[in-house]
Amino acid sequence: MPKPLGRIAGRITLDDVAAQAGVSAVTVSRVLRKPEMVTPELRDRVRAAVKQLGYIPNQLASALASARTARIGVIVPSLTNGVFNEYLRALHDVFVPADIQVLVMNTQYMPGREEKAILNVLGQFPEAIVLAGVGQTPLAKRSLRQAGIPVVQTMELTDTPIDINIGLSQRLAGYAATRHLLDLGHRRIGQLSAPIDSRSQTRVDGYHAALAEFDCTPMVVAVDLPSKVSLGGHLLTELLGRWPEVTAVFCGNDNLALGALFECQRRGIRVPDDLSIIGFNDLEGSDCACPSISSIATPRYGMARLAGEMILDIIRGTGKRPKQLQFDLGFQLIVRESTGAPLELAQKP
Amino acid sequence: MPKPLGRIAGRITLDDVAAQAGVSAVTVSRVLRKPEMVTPELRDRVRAAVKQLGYIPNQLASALASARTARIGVIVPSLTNGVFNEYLRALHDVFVPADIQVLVMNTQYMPGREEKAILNVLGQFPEAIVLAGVGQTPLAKRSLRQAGIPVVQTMELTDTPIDINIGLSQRLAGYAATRHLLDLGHRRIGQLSAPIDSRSQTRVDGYHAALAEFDCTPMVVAVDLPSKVSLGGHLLTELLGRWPEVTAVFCGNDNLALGALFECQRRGIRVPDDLSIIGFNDLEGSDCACPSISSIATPRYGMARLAGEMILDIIRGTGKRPKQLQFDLGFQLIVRESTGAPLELAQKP
DNA sequence: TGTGTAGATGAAAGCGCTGTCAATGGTCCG
DNA sequence: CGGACCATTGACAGCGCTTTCATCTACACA
Repeated sequence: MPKPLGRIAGRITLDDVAAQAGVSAVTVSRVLRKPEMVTPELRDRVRAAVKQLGYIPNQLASALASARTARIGVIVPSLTNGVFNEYLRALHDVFVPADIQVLVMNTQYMPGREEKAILNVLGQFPEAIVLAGVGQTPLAKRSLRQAGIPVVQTMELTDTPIDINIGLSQRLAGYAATRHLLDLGHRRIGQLSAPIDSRSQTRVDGYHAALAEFDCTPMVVAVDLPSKVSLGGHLLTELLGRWPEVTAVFCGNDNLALGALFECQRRGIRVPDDLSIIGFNDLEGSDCACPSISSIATPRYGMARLAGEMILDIIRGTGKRPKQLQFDLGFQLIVRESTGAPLELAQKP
Repeated sequence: MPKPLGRIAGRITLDDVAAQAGVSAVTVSRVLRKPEMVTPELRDRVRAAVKQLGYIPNQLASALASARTARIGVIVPSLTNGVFNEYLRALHDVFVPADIQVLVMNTQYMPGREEKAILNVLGQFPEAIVLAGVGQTPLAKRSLRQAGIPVVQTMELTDTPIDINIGLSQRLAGYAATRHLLDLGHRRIGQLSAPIDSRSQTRVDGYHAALAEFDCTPMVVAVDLPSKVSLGGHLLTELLGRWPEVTAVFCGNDNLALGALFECQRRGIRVPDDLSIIGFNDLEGSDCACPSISSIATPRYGMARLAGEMILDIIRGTGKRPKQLQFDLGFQLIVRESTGAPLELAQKP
């Protein structure tokens, strides 16, 4: 008995169900996809057979035959980062009800891995693809264009989008955070960041721009690691070691800010009296920390949601491309308890 | 010109590459999969053609033809929860180097969604499947058994595993956390939980068991929501409202513990002097909070890693099943600053 | 009673790839 | 110099499904 090629032993197929129900394979297929086309009686017979045999449709074959995979690809640099939780949730909120599967690839912030991930996802023929960031490799960009599917670059803005671009100005956001501290009267402002992605670096550029306007000296401590709470403490320690005179600090991410806050508590540094802290992204928990942490709220849910809805419109609708292809969703400064005027100013009157 | 069935317009296929390189399609396929079988000269020609045309292999077709999808399915209840970050990282660490794709489905703790997710993943014919928890529906279990692939249930233990079972006793872990507080001398111990999954509930069972041994009254506040930092504050508020006399609290997850800690800081409750707090899972950040948070460390990386390695052995190896199918990976009590003897005891001498 | 029509069903082809096996050509050795 | 043998390469069928199109039935109407 020859091994039947690529067949998986014992796997129930459409034909098996058809035989069991005494109908043709096409009919079974129709019962599963367009039941209204089939007589109720046959429909019931087929459904009974499906149930009895425990039939599970082979999506691979289905996708191959129909050229519709009912799947979109999403590539994110991290799952750990609180940012991408809401981002992915938004995409799920849009696509799951539409019976479209969301295929998530995680590059873990490893450079070079994004290209691999993009090519890989493309090989699964998603009907659209959503990317975080705009810094894809030339090969990746070319492949994405060639795929002829909607491509959405999110999280930041670019002058040369591949297709659709939904984001915010990370530079302006970094500027706004710093400017908030400057406006409170701070002049010795530190910056902690884990610039493992380009967006983080762009925010630091905004910080520099704001400081330059006030002739202040930048005091940056950066390390190429994924940002996490514990890192915030280490970076603050480093900052205080090099520039003990700082009165405020802008953290590239809220978990760094939280770590910095803990470090202050440990050292008896009062926040915001002795040191103001502002974070970035307004992650879960920043609002209920003690003191609550000022931050820049970024529209990550909104960005992903808009991306999802535009994609759905394109692949479900008449196929027409939307008129507007680029969207700046902005950001919002959230002032909480962790930022205040520097003590020297407050004490003056 | 008739629309060519399920063909995607303009998509480069193996045949296109073959034509371009002046060889047959099989040869191209071989260059991509087993280059050593092809003459260097042809190999180069094919590779040039691949590059020039920007060819991306259709994994769907490949999987269908070869009956090997090089993919494993993973179903988790949450991506937000810090627990599953490390869990997924472990799986990636094992499978990415082996060129096996990890297909992640997120049920978002929605009951009923797991069954759907399992059937869905099964329709993509993964070579193995990894599940969080042991409480699958009968239909799901039947389908999993019928699929004839390795199935690993993780995170908890069961007497009736589907196949492989790698976990820890959530009950014992909950017991250990509570017992730690009892051993310190606490007798009025509260419990905060978000028992949205059964494991959380099982931990609460352990809490009850420990209290019973010391004839203490349970004081439980629970709410069916995904646990997050802000929830910890709300639950603690509720607990203190109902039982102001508590001297210690066991939180079902570290983010609840963190939220509770913040709430204490806000209210001027000293931790651990006035209130001891122990969390669960030993998530990132618990070690550097101020005070640092005692917790139960669960081997989520280890569980997933072992699951991955066993799967790899089975599908890559001789196909033999391992001898041992169930593993209890235990847990570890991590004592930090947030737990101490109750004040009334400490003041005695 | 014959014909037209709509709806339901099935037969056949093909999606893009891989496994098998046959064909080809070159090499080695007697 | 001929035959055996090995390494390459290609032809072909088929993976499980969907699409298209032909067929068939039942019913309404003239």
